[in-house]
Amino acid sequence: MPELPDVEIYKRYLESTSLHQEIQRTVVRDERLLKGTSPETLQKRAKGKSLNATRRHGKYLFVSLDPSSAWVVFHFGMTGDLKYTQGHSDEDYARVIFEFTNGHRLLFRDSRRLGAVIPVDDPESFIAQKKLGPDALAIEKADFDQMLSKSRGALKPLFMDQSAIAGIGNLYTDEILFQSHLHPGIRADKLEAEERTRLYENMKSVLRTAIEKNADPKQFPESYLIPRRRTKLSCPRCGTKIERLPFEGRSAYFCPQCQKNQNEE
DNA sequence: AGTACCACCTGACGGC
DNA sequence: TGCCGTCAGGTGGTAC
Repeated sequence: MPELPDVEIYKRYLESTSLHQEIQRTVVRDERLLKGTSPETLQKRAKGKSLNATRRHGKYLFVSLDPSSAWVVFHFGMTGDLKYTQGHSDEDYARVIFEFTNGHRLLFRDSRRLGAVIPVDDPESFIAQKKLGPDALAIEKADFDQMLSKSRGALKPLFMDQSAIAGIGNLYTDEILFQSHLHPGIRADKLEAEERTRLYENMKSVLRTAIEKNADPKQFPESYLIPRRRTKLSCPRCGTKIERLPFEGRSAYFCPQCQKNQNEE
């Protein structure tokens, strides 16, 4: 769910359902998701306003509250999503709710409660405060090259570092490296120009393709790793068994045949 | 700077 | 059936 493509899908969902409707009130069922801000602050900023402009940076979704200069930012953690409903259906795990005067409601649902809904002054200062890097779909080639050449670490943790590049997580890092035929443990600053170009282009095309396919792995191309991203399953390209390699408490899944580690030997 | 681990949370799954 | 460990797409903090 909540890496860049998923968040982009949520953004479009919110745009197609929840804009330009007067907010009657907000309901906070779990204050922990407000990250230190108060339910009263959210209520005060949202009541009588409507959701208007949206903006995504990496895995964060910003929505403006008009008429005012305030925004609210959504982060989806591991299990967050949005649901626009009428009545009281689909309420499981609804943690923060925007109720509109037309009787509809926008639910922020999150079973694991690792997400966040935070009133903020503006996206720019939030992005700066979180030290987020450039958005993965917006970053230009020269900045991408510089990011790689500055890093003495492995590709896998670098792509997951939101201060280096924002929006890519565990799942899509693996897909991008697989499509690029690059091992997750290769040192970023050791890539050749041709490999950097391949990586950049695959990053963009994987993210765009995922968005086009509604971030739904069942609709991904046959050549994609994500639908078979488990040990005991095999590489869609060569049939070799997929392997798992731990990085800082997370798992990289990759094909040992298609993604050789050039650092070694 | 890079890496390793824990914490925050809940749910699904496999083995016994 | 229950219990237990492990794993899961997130970030943040600490320690080396």
